[in-house]
Amino acid sequence: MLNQTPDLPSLASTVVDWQKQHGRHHLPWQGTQDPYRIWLSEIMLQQTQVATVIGYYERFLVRFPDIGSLAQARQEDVMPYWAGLGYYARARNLHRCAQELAANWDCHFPPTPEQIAMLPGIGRSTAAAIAAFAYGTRSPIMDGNVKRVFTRYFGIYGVTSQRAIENLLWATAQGAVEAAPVELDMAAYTQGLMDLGSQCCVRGRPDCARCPLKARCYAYEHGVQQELPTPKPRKTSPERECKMLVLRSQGKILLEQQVSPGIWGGLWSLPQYGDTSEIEAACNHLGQSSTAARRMAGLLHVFSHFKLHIEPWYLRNDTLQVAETSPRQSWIAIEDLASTALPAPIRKILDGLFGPYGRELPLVTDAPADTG
DNA sequence: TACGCGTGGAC
DNA sequence: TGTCCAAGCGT
Repeated sequence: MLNQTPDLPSLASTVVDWQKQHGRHHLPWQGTQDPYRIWLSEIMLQQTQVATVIGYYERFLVRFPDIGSLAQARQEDVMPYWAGLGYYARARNLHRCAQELAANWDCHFPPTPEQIAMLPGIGRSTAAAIAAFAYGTRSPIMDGNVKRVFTRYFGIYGVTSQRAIENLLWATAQGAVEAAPVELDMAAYTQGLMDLGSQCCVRGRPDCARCPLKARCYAYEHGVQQELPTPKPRKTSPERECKMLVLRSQGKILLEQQVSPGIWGGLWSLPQYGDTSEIEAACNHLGQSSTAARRMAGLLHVFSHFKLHIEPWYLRNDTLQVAETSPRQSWIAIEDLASTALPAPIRKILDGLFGPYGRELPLVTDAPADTG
């Protein structure tokens, strides 16, 4: 917890005030305290976006208007109303849960979040949401929205799916509720956190200007919104591939200065293309048939966060006019390559062609495999 | 504890 | 066009 100045007592009230003014109020499952409708919406909304859920929610309610009607149905009558929504264990658990409620609770929900969380398909967060919306219970939720808001506001680093971070987030959420005034509108607070997370404190480009918490938000103060929540480490780094063209004319090579920020920013690299047709287009632009270009041995370059498969092509034509074809391009004499700022794999390609002393060496052709 | 579960949206 | 991920839970 890095935030030195979180205003815990006013946090919840700030969220409630914002929710009442700027939050969502017209979603189909709002404006009711019916635990059945709240429950159904919470289950459908697990890992599923609001826009997707709305239609399913309304069709489901027409067919199964209450716990009793759902409990009496056969599972094969329920599943068609879930088809296309995904995560079908949710529907099976929903049906089982309705039958448990009918059998043990007279078609009502238990009174406490702890008891609600014992029902099939309902975990700690969903139970807290049902209790907050239906009963006003002061029990915090912890979904993707709240994780985003809290990791940023409090400056909580670490992968949120890990136990220690998860525990810290729950404790923080509990602390925020306990510090709130007794008259706190718990339904508005719970909804407000989710509205903040989905409308304002979004992952890609958070709209901090509109955020009621920015005055004491750690991520806003330190400009680290993009670093929080801490992203899960990739198992396998992504792989990309590209073609590069070694264009030689009159003892010079066409190089391209890379932009900063960016990969190899400020260094000189070879003109780069997504696929062979782009190389052909570039050759044609120079009035040169691409059939004269020869493919060289490919190589693999490993960055910290991805792997790049490079397929170099070599084209020599000493009749080409020695004029740059775009502002960032420049013809560099082969004997000057040694003193040019080249990324490692580019130097390897050029050294393979011309040697470290600028001598042209035999080409390796038709060798598509990576040579490292 | 980490992973599987489904589909569609965003970039 | 691919990759990530969204109102999580169960195992």
